[in-house]
Amino acid sequence: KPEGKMKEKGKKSKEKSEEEETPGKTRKRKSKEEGEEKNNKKAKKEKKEEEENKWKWWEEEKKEDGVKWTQLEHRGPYFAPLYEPLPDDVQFYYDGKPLKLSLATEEIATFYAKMLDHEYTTKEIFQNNFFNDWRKEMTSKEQKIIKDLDKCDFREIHKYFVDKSEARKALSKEEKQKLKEEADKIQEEYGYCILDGHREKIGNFKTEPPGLFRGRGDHPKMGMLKKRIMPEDVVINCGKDSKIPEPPEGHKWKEVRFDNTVTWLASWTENIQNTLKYIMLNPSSKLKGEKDWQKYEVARRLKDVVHKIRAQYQADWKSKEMKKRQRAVALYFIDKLALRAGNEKEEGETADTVGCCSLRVEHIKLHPKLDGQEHVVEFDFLGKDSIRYYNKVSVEKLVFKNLQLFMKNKDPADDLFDRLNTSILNRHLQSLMDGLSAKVFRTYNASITLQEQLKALTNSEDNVAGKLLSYNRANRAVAILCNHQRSTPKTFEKSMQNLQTKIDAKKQQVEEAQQELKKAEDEFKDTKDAKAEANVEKKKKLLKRLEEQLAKLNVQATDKEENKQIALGTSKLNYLDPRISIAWCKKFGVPIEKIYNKTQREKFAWAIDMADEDFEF
DNA sequence: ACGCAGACTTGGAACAATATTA
DNA sequence: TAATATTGTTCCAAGTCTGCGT
Repeated sequence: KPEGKMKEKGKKSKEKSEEEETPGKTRKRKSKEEGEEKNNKKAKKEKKEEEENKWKWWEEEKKEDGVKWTQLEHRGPYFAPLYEPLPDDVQFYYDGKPLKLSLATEEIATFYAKMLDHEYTTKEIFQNNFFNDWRKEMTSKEQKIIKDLDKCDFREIHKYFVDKSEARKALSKEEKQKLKEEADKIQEEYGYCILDGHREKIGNFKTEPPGLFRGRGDHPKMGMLKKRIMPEDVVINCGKDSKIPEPPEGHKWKEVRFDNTVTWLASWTENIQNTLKYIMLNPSSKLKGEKDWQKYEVARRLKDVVHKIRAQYQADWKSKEMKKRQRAVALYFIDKLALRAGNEKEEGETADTVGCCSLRVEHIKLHPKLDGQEHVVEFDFLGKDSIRYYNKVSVEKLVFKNLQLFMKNKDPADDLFDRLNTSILNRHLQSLMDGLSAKVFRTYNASITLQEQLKALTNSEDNVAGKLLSYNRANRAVAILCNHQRSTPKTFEKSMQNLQTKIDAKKQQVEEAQQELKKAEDEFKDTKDAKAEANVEKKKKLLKRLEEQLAKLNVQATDKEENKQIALGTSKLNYLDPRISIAWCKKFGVPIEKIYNKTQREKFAWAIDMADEDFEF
């Protein structure tokens, strides 16, 4: 059944993409209105067609447990382009003298050269790791010469790449267009697969190019050489009766398997941490969407039992068993502060970061009294991606007493919860509710916070801009809860200033308009003639418009300032049940495009289709 | 219970495309 | 129209969590 259906659809979508090219080009040549009208009609038609084309997997029945697909066909990964040697006039210098490097050595040199003005290259660990790995790939002759990184001069190579990227930016429109077409062709060929009769977009269809590993935070492996992925490293996963992808000319796959209990299309082992990397589908795909939906359904089930769970962990604060007490306090942190679970990590292999269960004594300070509050716990640790978590929280007396107990006779570097780890915690959670694990609390608390904040902040009298500010504020509350931070944008100060200038100018305009209105009113009082009356109306309208514009600018400024160091994206994409947002949009007449861009709408297509304005998380 | 591999989600930064401003 | 700011996309690292073997 899927076969025939699929073919038809494939054809349709191809037609569509060809059509898309033309209207844009022809528009300029035609008279504006005529062209646009035609364009509009066509766009509408296309939209409708696309609608029909979309796979509404959420209306279908679910597969049996564990089986993820019955048909899977794809082209395999698209491999990173091979190394292109430097032109002869671009040289590497050792100890002030030019030195021609072997191809492999040169390639690795370019990795370092490209990063020259990055802070990474100033770090000793980075330099050492790089130099060690580089030397390993050198010929024995090179090894004898190149013994000191400080004597290596990559500046000419660096300049070559800077110039190259400048040149690429300066390319003419036509050349850029050509480049884009080539990229699109690759995307068309390798960027999609057929899954159960439907053409689905792949998330990452390219293998990662070789380069220098950039860990985050204080990573012991930063600067190490990330090797080129070859077909011989790659395991292909596809359907038994589908066409097996061809390896590149002269190469073989490491393995081809037909495992329909997993969702990946290809995998390889990465040489830095010796872990697997996968090629998987785009978030808009059924496989990802269904899982996402399910995630929110689990979180909604938690809503029904969370009161019971809270009551229980509070009771457990008094348990005779130390293990239970630790579990109860940790769970309290996870619930109240939205901390991550905190798996153990292998020491020396990664940056030293922690989550709840892996907190150490040195990460918290206890203050019996602080700033007028009692029982304050001061958290200060590096979490995922070495993002700092800093928070002062007033906690229940029992929690405070327990923490004192857990810390007694311990060194700063000792585990706070020495009788607990994530698997103990998760096993317990699983026993409380099917499918419950630590991360569900983050999802649940994020989503419920959004719903509550939207309820509290939205004013139906507001215009769309005002409502959007409320939305952003609700979103922000969640991002703060989850500690989603970003570095202040480089242009922040400047763009804030620009905005202020605009606001001042607008204020001026408003004042002027007020005066003019006054004048017009006075004139009308004197003359009482119709023309003057009309003029009053006109001035009133102008004033109103200007005031609205001013209000909008002020809203923008507030939003910007409040958002300075907060990253909203992650919560929006991963923690907030999209149905909450969609229901809100429908309820308050805010177009969905205002809160979700195209990619986001594709990811949340299931939610957009199924949520109505009364959806309750 | 424990360690480990595997599979999958979550995360900020870098880069590219687009919109806005000068 | 070029320069700049903003928004969207890609990249790939870094988490979580389950299941399996011992």
